[in-house]
Amino acid sequence: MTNKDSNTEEIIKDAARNVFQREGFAGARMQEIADEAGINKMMLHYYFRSKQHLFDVIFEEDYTNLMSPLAVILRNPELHVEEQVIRFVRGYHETMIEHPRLPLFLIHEFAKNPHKVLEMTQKAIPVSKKEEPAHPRLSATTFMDQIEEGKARGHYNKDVDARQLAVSMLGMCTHAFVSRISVQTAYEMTDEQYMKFLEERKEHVIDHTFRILMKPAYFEKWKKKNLKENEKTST
Amino acid sequence: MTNKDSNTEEIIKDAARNVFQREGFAGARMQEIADEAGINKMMLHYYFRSKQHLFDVIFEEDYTNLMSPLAVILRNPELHVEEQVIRFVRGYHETMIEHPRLPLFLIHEFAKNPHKVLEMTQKAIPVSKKEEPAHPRLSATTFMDQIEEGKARGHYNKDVDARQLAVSMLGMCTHAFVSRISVQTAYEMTDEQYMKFLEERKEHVIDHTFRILMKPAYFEKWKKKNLKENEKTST
DNA sequence: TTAAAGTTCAACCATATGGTTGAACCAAAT
DNA sequence: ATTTGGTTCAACCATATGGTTGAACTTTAA
Repeated sequence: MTNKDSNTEEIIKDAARNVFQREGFAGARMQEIADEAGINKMMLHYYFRSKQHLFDVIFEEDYTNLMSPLAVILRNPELHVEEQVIRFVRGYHETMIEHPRLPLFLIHEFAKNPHKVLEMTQKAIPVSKKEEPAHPRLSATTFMDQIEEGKARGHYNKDVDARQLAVSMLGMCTHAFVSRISVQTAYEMTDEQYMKFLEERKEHVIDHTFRILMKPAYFEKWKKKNLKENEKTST
Repeated sequence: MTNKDSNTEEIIKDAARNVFQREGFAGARMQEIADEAGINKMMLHYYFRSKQHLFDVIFEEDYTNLMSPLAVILRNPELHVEEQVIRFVRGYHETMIEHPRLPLFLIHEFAKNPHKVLEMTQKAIPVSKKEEPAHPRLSATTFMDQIEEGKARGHYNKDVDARQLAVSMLGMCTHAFVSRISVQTAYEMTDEQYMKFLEERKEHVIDHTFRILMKPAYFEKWKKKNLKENEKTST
């Protein structure tokens, strides 16, 4: 066991992650991964049988470690929608600032191989024992339900559609990462400026989501009440 | 000129468009395109020299015909922001409902090859003679400027950031297409239901954008004033 | 009618690429 | 010191893939 301690396996995974995220599965070359890892190509097969298997391991790992915790937030019945939104959006941005290529990578591979990925993501999402979903689910019935409740209470806009709102929120989160180059180019930003933009964006997206969701009066009231607490909660 | 009339060239482009949009450049196979076009692989090279060239032709064509007109809306100084938003969002949805894979395709290839694509898109965007941009631009200085003006007039939310808003609007538009499978699966929708969802989404995104942008009072006033007209303008 | 030009194809080529082989290397156990 | 078993590599293999050849076919024009 020469190198179990100085883990080649992890070195390979890191290199593969980079290459796959940059090039996509089809565009990635085993040789490129080996080069990036600074090892012989054969090692890739020694540790991970095939390109497909290596990809699967990484995809599942990324999904499980990074996306699935975010999905869980939106299914947590302990949390109020408002808290769900705050945690999700902040969590999303914090995670993706660390892994900026992940959103496009996941979306692209998902689109190319829905069946396989769906299957994989089922394993990743912990399902609380009580709820036994008849069909595979990616997100958020709780989220939906609570919004209806808030509408009934008169806090939220009556004409807001929970599903449309959820897609809007997701879209606001993903776009700044997925279309980074277009945006950064259009605004003529440096990398540092773009990082700052993303950092700030977190709170903007929360604000945007709430403006869509809440009645103006309730939003103002909510802001006053939560301003200090949220300062603490953040960072 | 056997077939200049029964245009092989167009048949190839259609097939190539499908395959490229489905598989991406790296994942696309020339043989697959030939099969989908029902012709010999050699024809692809006869009409379009190489894979790369065929790809470029299609990418540029799609960008020029479909995306660029939308970008132009946001740079049109004749139009008020509100009108820009309405036309852009409606236009975007109408175009992408016809070409649902286009957003992800463009974004993905853009991300993989920024330099080349940027260069290409420069040609596609007609620049009015007056403005001579020192740097390449994808979008919308007019849009930005007008929002500042609306804030000054007290119609728009003072704390709205024009760039953040623009990214949010774009994100709300793209996400329903880019992440179609996730969304459709999560909501357990049939294809028909999803089409209906997209059709409805158009107006929701406009509504969401305006809720972010406008002060509530102005939004209400605006809605009353524009309700009938917009009914006409739409469809 | 015939020659020139444009179009189509089956077969072929060179290279790139995922994957394998067999030997060398190294660390620990005997 | 020697064996054992995991680890690493250079060279190799089979196939897939982008691209080409040369001949056949079809249309146009003289």
